[in-house]
Amino acid sequence: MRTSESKYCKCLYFTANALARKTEKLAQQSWKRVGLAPSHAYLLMLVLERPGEQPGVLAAELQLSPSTITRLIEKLEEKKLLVRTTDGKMANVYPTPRAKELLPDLYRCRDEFYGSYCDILGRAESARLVQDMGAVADKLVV
Amino acid sequence: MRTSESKYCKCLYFTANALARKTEKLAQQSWKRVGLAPSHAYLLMLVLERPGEQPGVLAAELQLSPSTITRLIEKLEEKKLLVRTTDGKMANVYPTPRAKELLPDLYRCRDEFYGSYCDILGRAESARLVQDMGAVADKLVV
DNA sequence: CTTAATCGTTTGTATGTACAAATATAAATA
DNA sequence: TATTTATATTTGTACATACAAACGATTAAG
Repeated sequence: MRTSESKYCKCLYFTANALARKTEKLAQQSWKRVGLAPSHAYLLMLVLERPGEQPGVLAAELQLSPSTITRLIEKLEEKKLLVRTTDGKMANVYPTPRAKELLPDLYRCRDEFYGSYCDILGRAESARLVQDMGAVADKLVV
Repeated sequence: MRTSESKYCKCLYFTANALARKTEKLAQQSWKRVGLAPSHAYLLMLVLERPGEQPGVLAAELQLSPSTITRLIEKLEEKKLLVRTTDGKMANVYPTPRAKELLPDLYRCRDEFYGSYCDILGRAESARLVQDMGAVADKLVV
């Protein structure tokens, strides 16, 4: 169903959520090839780029809550892609060799995802929208 | 944390999700007063406006999957705000008297929510963004 | 008619996410 | 140094949502 068919398309609540769900689905398709959900893949790429970072820092970077990061790390540990070391109250997260091997594939998926929405929306158009949404999200701090 | 502090703010996946989460939170605050989650409240208002509608129709209108609508209805039945009648393979959803009494409060919450984001973003600005996002969501059908 | 395809709904299970409370540790203060 | 306070992380629980399969009833085909 097209968004515009609904009376509720005028409401930020509906529109923001609907767009997020569709984006999520598009991203899931791009990352299906490496068997990872988008959020897992982005966390993994971040850890590969900055090995040893703390969960709290990862949470801030990905704009997710610390508890969500804990949950994502758990899953990636199960898949032998990440390990955690604990030192005092701090934890550090490192990629495994298996994760390092996966990195080129991860980048390919990311490029494919960027490409897929740029193909649909146009490169400039999507950059503009992303910027607008980001600005609004900043203002909307609750 | 501001969205723009993150490297990932350039990605549609992150931005769309972050905006949706912040919008969700803002909406939750507005509807806290009636003790309903935003999605429950919107479904309830829809059923109050169109009593007897079928779950599938409600799903299409709210851009949610039929199974999600089933789950929302269950919760609202627990709260004695909705009832379902089954006729063959079809079901019909009706508001209870209790729900009808709640309607003015629901509208107040909705107005408060609209007001809260219009205050932050400006009325014209938010209308424009909502329209842009809706258009993109339409194009992004997966 | 009787069997097969179809349609609307619900159920089982899973993903993504967060809040509040619990833990554990480190820092600050008395 | 002992005690309070603050900080980082994890755990329990819950919300929001969807997919795939099951179910039940209708419609279509043979």
